[in-house]
Amino acid sequence: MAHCHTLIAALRQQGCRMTPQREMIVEALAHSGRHMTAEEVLGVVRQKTRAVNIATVYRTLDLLVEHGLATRTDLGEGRVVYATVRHGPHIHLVCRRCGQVQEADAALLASLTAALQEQYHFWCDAGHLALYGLCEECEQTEHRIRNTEYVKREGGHHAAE
Amino acid sequence: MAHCHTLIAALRQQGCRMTPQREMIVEALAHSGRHMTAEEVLGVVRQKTRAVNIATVYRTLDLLVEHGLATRTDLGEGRVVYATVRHGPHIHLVCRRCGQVQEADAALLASLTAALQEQYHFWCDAGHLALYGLCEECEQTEHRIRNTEYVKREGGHHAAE
DNA sequence: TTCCTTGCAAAGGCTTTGCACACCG
DNA sequence: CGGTGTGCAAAGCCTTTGCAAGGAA
Repeated sequence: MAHCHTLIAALRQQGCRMTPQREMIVEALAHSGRHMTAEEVLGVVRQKTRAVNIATVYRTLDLLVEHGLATRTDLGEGRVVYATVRHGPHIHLVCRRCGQVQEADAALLASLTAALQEQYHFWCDAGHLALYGLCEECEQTEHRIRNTEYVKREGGHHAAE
Repeated sequence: MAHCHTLIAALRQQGCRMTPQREMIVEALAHSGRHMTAEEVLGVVRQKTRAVNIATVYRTLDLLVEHGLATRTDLGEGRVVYATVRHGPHIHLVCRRCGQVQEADAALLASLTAALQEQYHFWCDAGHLALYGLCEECEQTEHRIRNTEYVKREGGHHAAE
């Protein structure tokens, strides 16, 4: 995956100085091919060297975003993830139970964004979209839990938390 | 708007003790008819009395959510808003420029959620959905800004931030 | 009376910032 | 060499929590 070289070159061209730290951070994110939190990026980089600080990770990730080379997605609940821009815009499907993030084709949003624009004059930013819900596995688990709790409530008079 | 009395009664029925603080907090949120942050709720309540603490606001709002009487929506960027449940589920259209929150009919999501379920086995939670983008006014403003910056770039050699 | 609620203050988690030193170009 | 980038530590912001005192039922 030579993708990181492209990003590094792009940063250089835009007048940014390249340092070992920046290279490692960019490489970690680009190489992973997924969405990562700042802490996760730090974790990967730390496997190589200790010479990187969390503040630098934040600064570098923000740098990438400012230069249009990465996206920053706020998944809510204080979770913020970064990803390099490779493929086109996509939807983030965030499981609110296990936290797993799946990606879906942004084309699914076409009719929705059109409708929002027409009916509400709202320009929806499909590229940064995070949808909450349950992944298949967790949906089944929650379903099971709901049934169990229902039985408990019917059994006792009032189940505590 | 007697809506708050309904909520207060519902809390009581579910075994919660009613205190002046809780009443004021519920009233502030129900009366506003919109989405509010905890700080905003505190601000409204403080117009009546000083005898309410932010911790109590958080606890009461969470109480409402736990009892299904209010929703908690994470708009990202650390913004969390609460609203009482009156009408059915709706989409939050959050303007990423001015922060304004508009509500849209959740029915618009029907085909999207169906597609996600079929193609990705993902159960999208439409009730808690926040969509980012630009409201009409800000869209026009941004458009104007983009044009201006384009001219600047063409004029000078490289516009700074 | 019982024990749920409150206020206060402190702790927590994540992110940003100020500063002096390091180092890229 | 000049100016940017870094590490460190401290500050910030929003939210939660522990605890003793207050008050609903």
